Amino acid sequence: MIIALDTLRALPLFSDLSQDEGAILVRNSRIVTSKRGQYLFMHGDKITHFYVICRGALQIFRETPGGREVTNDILIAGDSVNADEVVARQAEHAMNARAVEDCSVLEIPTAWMREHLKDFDHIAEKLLAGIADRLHSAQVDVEQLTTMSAAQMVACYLQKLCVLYNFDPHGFELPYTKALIASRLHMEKETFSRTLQTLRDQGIMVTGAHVSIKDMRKADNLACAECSMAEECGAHRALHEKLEKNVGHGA
Amino acid sequence: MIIALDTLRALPLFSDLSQDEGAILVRNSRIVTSKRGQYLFMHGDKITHFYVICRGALQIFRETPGGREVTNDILIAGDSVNADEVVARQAEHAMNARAVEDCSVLEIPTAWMREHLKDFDHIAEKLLAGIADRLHSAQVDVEQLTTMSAAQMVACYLQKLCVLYNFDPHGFELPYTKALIASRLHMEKETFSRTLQTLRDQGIMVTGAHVSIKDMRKADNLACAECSMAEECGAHRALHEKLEKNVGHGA
DNA sequence: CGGCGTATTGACGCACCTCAAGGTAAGTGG
DNA sequence: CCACTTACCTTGAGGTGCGTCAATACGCCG
Repeated sequence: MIIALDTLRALPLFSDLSQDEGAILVRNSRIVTSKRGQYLFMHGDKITHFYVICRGALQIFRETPGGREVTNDILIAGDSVNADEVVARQAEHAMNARAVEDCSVLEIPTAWMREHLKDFDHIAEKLLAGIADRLHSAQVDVEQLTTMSAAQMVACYLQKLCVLYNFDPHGFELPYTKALIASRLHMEKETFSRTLQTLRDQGIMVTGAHVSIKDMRKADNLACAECSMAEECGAHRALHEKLEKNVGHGA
Repeated sequence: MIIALDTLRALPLFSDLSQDEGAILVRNSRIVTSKRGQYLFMHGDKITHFYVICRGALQIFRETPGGREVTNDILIAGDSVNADEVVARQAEHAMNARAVEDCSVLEIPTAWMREHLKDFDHIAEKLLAGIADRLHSAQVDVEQLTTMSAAQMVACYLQKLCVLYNFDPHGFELPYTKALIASRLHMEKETFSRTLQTLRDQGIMVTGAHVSIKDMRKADNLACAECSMAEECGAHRALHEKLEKNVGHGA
């Protein structure tokens, strides 16, 4: 598939590409599509390309010997998929990447990336900041796993969704199946389901895929009570900023 | 404190520094020492320097609102401390760094690092590979937390220690207090203590700080049973390679 | 209608946390 | 050299949050 320069520029990673740089990149990359359920790559595959999601969502996960799926992350349009593998010079993918929904993915040969990263100074910086960011997220994940209850993690995640997708906390639809979200939160779907019920008392109503958070303050207290990374994880703060802006507009 | 060029070169990060580069770096860095228990920096402090440990060990941790310490990692000589914060251009430290034992730490102003990273091509690469590596470790942590029992995590950690410190699995001393190790494994010290008892049946004997792993195969099966990252986490494989080499020498 | 993917609900057990009380070892001062 | 302190570790009893297994319900499409 031929790539338009605009398609590239729409990706945060490449947003400030010059005309010339863009032309070079267009020549060295292409767009692939994956149907829902299809694998972009699997654990153990040779690493041949660097990927950036243009449309859709990818589940990044591993499979334990016991057959259990451990979801590492759910990546969406604009996210780079395996930047870490490119800079770490790994030979094989450590994870599986499966399309949660139909996807378009930009693919760039890793060899080319490694060769030319230094020519695109600003790109390299963004890529690295992205990796550092993901490291940070992983650390947050660990902390939350060890200190927060299922209810707190769910509340926290729902708020994060609002920020990520620019949802209105007072009413929005879950963007993935509950099973996937549960997996992303490292809990069983039964636990997730039960947790949603208990959250009703806290003003977080979930019926089907529809979520509405009645009392932001209550939800916040719940989510933040044990979350030392409230500031950096940023979900709550970002959400509040957004809400305050809305109030401002409304008044 | 004045730094010898050799001191720099002893650090993996700077091992292939040229004479000139070394001289430049010496002029722009210094060595600080921290006594056991002292903080190198705390959560919320302004980020002023990039640090590399020359001697000793640092506990990297956060404190939850509830007062619980969550240990992110224990870094030792040769490790860079906050490479991610340098490339992510954060303003404040997200973690606490406290000396587990008396430490010597190389400190380089972040401004200088950011300015000159691109002049030291190979250094930048190592730094980034280090970050990618740590991302990987964090992901392993998450996976192990969600899939492995306390016994498995402890067994796995003991093996990792052998690789990291080049210990002989058949007999070595724990390099940190049990409380610290428990914290690193995200479990309570009581749980850790009890787990060590149960591991005796599996041929992993721990009395005081002394560890001896009688039956490597048994320990392995235990640790790897649910560890999908056996290859990459590398503890077991690296350990086996080491043991096989020893056997080879012995014969 | 039947079948499939997805979600809910119930009953049950266990691994780990929590609180509380020793116990051991090393260091300090008389 | 012994009493005392302090830091570190172990052991016990009890509670619980979440995983597990199994059955049922819901929504969607052919």
